[in-house]
Amino acid sequence: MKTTISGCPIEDAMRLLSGRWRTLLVYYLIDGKKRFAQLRRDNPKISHRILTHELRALESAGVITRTVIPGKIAHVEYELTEAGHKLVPLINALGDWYEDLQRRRQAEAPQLTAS
Amino acid sequence: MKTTISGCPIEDAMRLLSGRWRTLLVYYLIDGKKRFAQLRRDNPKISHRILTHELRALESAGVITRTVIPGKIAHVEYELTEAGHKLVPLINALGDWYEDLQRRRQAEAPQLTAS
DNA sequence: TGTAAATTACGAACAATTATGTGACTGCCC
DNA sequence: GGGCAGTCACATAATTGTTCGTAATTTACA
Repeated sequence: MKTTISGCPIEDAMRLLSGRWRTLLVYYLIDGKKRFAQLRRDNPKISHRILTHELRALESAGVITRTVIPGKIAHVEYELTEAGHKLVPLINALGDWYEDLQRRRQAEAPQLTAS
Repeated sequence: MKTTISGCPIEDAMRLLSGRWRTLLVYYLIDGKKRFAQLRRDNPKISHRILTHELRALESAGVITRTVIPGKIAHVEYELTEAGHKLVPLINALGDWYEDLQRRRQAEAPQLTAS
């Protein structure tokens, strides 16, 4: 999903947030600054290449900031911007919505197993 | 994004809604039932195959219903479920958030063009 | 004290997996 | 002959992952 088709901001928002990792990364940054390696530990399944790529995408969109801490070894800190923090309740709401959806599905189809 | 990794409902919600079309289709169903061909007219860039596929995915997730209208020619109506309607304000909020993000970006970087 | 190994944050080349699209075709009706 | 709602086989585009290498510094251990 590289290109925009509808010009609708909803499509743009989804273009930014689609994919497996971006919302999860935002989620893991809720409690404050984290370093690259810490984010890898948070979700061990992500490859470093993808992590780099996804973080850069979020950075260039203005959702997070990337700060290189000068000194001894290279240290990089990632942190939500104000806009990033505003996103948090929205993705939480999506998670809640999904859980509610699942509950409905289970309640609506009891005849599948019961007689 | 076929598989789940984190088990987090946020990831599940994104797995359901990721991609170019799904949120747009929900959006176009806000004002009520629509038929297949009507949805194609709403967004002419979607291919019929993908439209079918995306609608089926939303249906099997419980976001929309698919109703075949019996009679003469094949007629199919798609409509948001109650859960689908609950999703609407969330994706609208995402659109608003994105617009706000864009405004910030423009306000934050005036030095790029000004002296 | 010296050397090997690990950590940190990547970049480049390549490979696999998913998503999306095209064109041809169907059966039905007016 | 054209609209409706698809299906099927195929093709391309986009996303996501794997492997290898880098440069610096810190720790492990003999």
